[in-house]
Amino acid sequence: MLARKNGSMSISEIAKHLNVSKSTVSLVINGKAEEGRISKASAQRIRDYIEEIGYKPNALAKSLATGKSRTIGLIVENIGDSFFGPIALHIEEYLRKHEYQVLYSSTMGDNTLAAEIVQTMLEKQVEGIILAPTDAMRTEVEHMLKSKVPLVLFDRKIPNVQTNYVGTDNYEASRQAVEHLLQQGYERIGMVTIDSQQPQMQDRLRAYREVLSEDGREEQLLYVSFLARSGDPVDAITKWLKKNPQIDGVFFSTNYVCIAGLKAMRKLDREQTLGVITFDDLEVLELMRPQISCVRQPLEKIAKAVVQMLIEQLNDRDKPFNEKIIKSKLQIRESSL
Amino acid sequence: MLARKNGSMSISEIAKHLNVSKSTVSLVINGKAEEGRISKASAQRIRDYIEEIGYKPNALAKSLATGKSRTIGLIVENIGDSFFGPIALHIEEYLRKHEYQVLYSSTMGDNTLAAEIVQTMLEKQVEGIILAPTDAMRTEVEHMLKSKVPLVLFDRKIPNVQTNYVGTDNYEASRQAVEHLLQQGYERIGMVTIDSQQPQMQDRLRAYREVLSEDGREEQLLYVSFLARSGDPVDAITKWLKKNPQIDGVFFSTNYVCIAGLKAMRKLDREQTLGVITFDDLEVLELMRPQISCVRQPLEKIAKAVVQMLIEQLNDRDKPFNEKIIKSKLQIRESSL
DNA sequence: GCAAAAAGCAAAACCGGTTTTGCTTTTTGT
DNA sequence: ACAAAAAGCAAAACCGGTTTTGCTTTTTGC
Repeated sequence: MLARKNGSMSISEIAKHLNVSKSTVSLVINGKAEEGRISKASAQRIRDYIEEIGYKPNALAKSLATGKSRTIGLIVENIGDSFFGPIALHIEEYLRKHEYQVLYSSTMGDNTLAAEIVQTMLEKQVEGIILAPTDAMRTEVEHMLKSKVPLVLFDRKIPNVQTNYVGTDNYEASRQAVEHLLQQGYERIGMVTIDSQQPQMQDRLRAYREVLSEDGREEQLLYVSFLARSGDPVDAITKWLKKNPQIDGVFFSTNYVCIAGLKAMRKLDREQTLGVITFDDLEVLELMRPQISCVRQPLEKIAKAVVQMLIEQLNDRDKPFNEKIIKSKLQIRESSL
Repeated sequence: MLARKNGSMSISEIAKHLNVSKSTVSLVINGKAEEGRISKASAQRIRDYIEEIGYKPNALAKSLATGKSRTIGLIVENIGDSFFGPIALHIEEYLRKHEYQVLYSSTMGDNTLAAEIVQTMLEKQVEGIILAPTDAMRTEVEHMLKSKVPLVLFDRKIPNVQTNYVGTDNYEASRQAVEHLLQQGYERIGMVTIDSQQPQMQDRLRAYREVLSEDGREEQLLYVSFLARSGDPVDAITKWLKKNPQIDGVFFSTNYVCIAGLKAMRKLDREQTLGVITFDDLEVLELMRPQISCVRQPLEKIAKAVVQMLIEQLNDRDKPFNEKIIKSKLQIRESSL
């Protein structure tokens, strides 16, 4: 009775030890003793022995046989991020209720890497993929759609590709954000965003532009490097604020841009004089003086919707694609003097 | 030539199509055509066909056959946390260099859940586990040690159990932190920590106590609920600060306690009058006025050490256990007036 | 009391790979 | 020209499970 590397025995070894066949053991283990017409006595004997040796099934073998890996792939931009981290936590928690585990990866915005990750996950037979795509993943996504891999995109989608998708009302929420700044009396509002084609960023940008143009105001835009390789965004924003002293309010397009912006403002000692609003909530916003308002995405709701949509697709591969927009809330904090 | 669910073909199907045997195809795929003595011609024909149909191996079958899953389990307290999130990111990046993917889970401090997670990961045949244990995982850890699963603990260890471990110099760094507050002229320093037996927290606490006692000072301690279920830590800290108005400086034991503390201070309008230092760095610390100093753990170095230790163990199962302490740095920021 | 039905299980086929073995055929050496 | 060696590959065994099939033996019905 040789033990395997992991210390446990295989079903065949158990069978041999008890002088029964593999199938009998397997049926008992899976609670199919009844329908397999295994006698109470044999079943109990097998159960006892399994208990005694602490048998642990090899999930790889099981998955290979059943075609179910009980694993979902989660691909985000950066698991260490204050948006994706909590989302990942909640996705994991909801998936656990359905007895799935999560194989995760961060793309850091790298398209080549993202494609590789998808590839490896599919080879590992994940049953579905949850993906915040980088901006050039059309091919991979289309490929997955064609092979009917259950897939849910979130946060951003692929333009002109029909998929399951969960996101927020980027355009509307951003409009409200910019309008709020205007209502607060700020006159010359700038926006800092990233130099990426991600559609959700484009929507936020468009909202800013349209609000300003409808009000007959001039826009003042700064793009900072998304991949954070070329140059320091704090520097870039600092220079921009210096060069445009007329700006009295700023709309940041996302969490890490906002952090960079706040650092720049601190360097220039302008925390009190600039009106700020940002997409995505951050702990720091509540702690600043003055506090900073934001567009707050309901992370848990998003995670819940993502998982629900994936589970539905898993239950019915031919279910038509679904899009769910979870509204963000304008979190208004103490107005800056 | 029936396609499988995932759209790809199996090796047997390829073999059948080309009138060769499975083994031949397998050898060619794995670049073992030479040593398998497959003729150039056959090899090329197989390669061409594989290319043509875009063959994708089933990693489950491969892992079952080879005993290598190329997957590592990562178990942390909370992937959405500002400590564990970035650590997870870096761990993932380093593991990728060794062609491993990560199966992750957050325990949220729940021992039962943590044990289940370990169990499932082992069944899925992860090749190793990286674990920030909850405070009652002795059994699971000992079990893994006995069955020689490559294992690295980090952030906290299990008292009196010899394992691989990567952590920081909690005691020394905390001493420096408290001493720094004293040097800054704060007289009555309190500490807020969590009601958990985690050894790293105990070390931080002990450091605080010893520094104060050596200086003949009285300690002022507040334990907030770790599981964040019973009551709001912000309230608890607020009350504590009110009840102990003599406190002029506070040492927070970890990131989320600090956030709660800062919120309490803000409520009481005491950001200017309390000296604060905390374990773990946070974006917000740099942005506050006054800025807040902290003990900064080198997250990337920790991640690197963790992965390196795991890889070493994977390469030699009988390697003696190793402990690596990565020193934290006291990040001193602009002193509060 | 005897055929048909049900019980109880062993055996085999399968999932999709890897690796070892061993059978032809061709090449080499003398 | 003939044996030994090498080339080229098919076949089989294996990894650890699940599930279907089918062979005994016992039970039931009449």
